Amino acid sequence: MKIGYVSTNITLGCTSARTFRLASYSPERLLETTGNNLICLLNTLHFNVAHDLRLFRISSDLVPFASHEINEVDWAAALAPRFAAVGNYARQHDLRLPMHPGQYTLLNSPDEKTYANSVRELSYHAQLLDAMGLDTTHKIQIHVGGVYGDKDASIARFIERYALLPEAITRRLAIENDDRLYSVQDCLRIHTETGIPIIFDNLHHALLNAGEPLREAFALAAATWGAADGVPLVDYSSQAEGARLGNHAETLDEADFAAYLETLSGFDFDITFEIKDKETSALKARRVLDRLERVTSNE
DNA sequence: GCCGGTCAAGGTCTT
DNA sequence: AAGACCTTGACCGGC
Repeated sequence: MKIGYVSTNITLGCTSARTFRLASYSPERLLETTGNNLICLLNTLHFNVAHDLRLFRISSDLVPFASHEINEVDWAAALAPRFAAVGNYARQHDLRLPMHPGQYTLLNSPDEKTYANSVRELSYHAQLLDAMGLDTTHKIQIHVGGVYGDKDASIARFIERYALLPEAITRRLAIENDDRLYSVQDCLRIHTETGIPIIFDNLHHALLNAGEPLREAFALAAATWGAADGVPLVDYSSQAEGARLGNHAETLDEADFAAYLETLSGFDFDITFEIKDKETSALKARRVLDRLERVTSNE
């Protein structure tokens, strides 16, 4: 079981997601910023290995404006050795590095321009992971998209468009249940037609489900992962106390997490913590896991 | 230096 | 019809 966090290590004081305004774009600026982001990314991975955090979600801003039409720089070629260095380090230390394109990536949008932009964005993510020489267990996770007034049609459109994607994308693509539109059951309908693996998000499931208990919903999602996909990925977050439903908590509640692990006992999976204090919560989770392991080994 | 407005992109829901 | 929210900082101009 690998655990990790998203995008940025707060302790280190660098970010691998540094970007700039579109108005400031120049080829040189893009390569300089990306080069610095790669240095920070490697530093972050060093920190993670030192703390036994073997999963890390790379920010989509690692290469700013990579899929924007303004960009004509072949960043993967220009910085090839530096991408390879990150990938080599990841392989040496058995790290898993998924990515998660943002809210504007909508494969099933009825708008052709939005759809085309989404494919460009996915191509960028695939190219980035390819430049690192990482295998297909390193996923690109997206949400299904919008409903556009007709969920059946929108699911059908997702499936049609998935079939048109290049293999460089499909071999890495995974979908995640969301909190308002597409439940685990909805994702399963897409999986059945496409074979795409499903990333289980516990908080989203709590907000949108078909009445299945956590363990059952997780098991359904976990069964969608094939040999080439690796161990199932899950996103873990907890509800902020008293805040609007769906708001992420500031830090990991260790008791809640321990209960979650208990509920899913017997399964193997890798966990990304989507919690505001980033590595602090991942380290707390590490301690929870280490305690449980000690208990188990003493039995 | 620090503050606050702003920044590529969409969709859904609330008021 | 307009604004909030999702998520999410980080840039950048103005002081």
